[in-house]
Amino acid sequence: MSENEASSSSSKAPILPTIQNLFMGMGGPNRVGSGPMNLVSTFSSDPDSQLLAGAMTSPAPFSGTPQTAESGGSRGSGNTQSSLFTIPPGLSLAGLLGSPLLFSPGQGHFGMSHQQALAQVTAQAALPHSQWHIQPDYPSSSTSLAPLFSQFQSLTLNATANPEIPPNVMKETSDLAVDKPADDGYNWRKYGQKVVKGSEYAHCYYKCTHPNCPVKKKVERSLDGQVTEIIYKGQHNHQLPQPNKCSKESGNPNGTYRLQGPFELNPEGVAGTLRNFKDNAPSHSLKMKDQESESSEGEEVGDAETIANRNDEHKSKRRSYYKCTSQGCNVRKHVERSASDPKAVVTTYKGKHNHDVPAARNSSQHTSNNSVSHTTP
DNA sequence: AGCCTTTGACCAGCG
DNA sequence: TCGCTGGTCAAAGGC
Ligand SMILES: [Zn+2]
Repeated sequence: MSENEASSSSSKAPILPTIQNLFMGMGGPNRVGSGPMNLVSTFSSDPDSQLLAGAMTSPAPFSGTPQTAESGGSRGSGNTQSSLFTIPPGLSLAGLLGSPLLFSPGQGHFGMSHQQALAQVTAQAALPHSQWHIQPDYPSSSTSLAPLFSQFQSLTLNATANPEIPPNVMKETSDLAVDKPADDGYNWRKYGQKVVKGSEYAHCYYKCTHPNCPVKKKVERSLDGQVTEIIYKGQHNHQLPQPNKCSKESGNPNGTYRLQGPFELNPEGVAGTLRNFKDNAPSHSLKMKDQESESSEGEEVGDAETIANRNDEHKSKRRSYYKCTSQGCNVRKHVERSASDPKAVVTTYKGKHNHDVPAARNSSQHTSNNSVSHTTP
């Protein structure tokens, strides 16, 4: 009696932009480009969902010009899009962390940090096929950002480019706790583990604990327990678990995401993600209200590029500037809609953070190494 | 008490 | 049909 909820929903799907499952196949946020590396983020998106595209094009650190490729490598689905980015040599993906980008999931609007975006980034090599990499269309009431978060959380921080591994085959690695692969804001219950042939380490299977939520994820690890790949299946049919009310351990009671365990998350990454995460949460402290988030590391300087933008806002042209609020740091970020592709949002960073992520913002932080990116026009 | 993980068994797809 | 493999179930035990 296997549930094939995933494929089941191929009914008439609502026209909501939905992130499709994805998996990350890169080295993690700290993966430093050892040369051009194509990263592909896949989304299932409705033709009209320009927002998704925006999310895809956010990684400013990617040396400027992310290319947007229509229905990229991922198979099936005409509504899957991919964006290709190139990580220049020496540039750490960590630079992506913390920058929010726009993302609109069906109903609400979520802010999406670079980590999240990053999470969507998938090495092309990973795109192939997998029954886990299924079509989207679920009657999604909300976009599933979980994958992103999970992904992110499973990122390792000490990952550095491994020259021996071709960028494209590089897989995500992680230092996460062995049993709790990624805390993505959703609650997961492990329902199985299996040693798969060809894999040194068992694959772990998790289900979202939310009632009636069909989402599952498969976590693959290497021998040393590092996560090598996480594959999501399905989409959450609910919002992120309410962080308030001391949700289960994986929730974030006070807005702080659980980062226990041997996580070694990059301060910037973590902070950014967590914060944005929080902002994403439908309700709760911080500024859930309208999610006028200051981004993970900066706050708006220009007009209101609130993460909770309205759709129509997205459609319109906007220029928005952000400035890092950290004293002495004058990193600025400019977010604008791509002229060439109205569905894209181009984020440009100027300057380099001279500090770690504010302690208050990440529960547990470590030292930052790969700091922010800098892509100056 | 409730939820979670563990783990062996079971099931389905495939060659 | 059989065996292999990957995915899931569900009882048992832990926290
Ligand atoms: Zn769910």
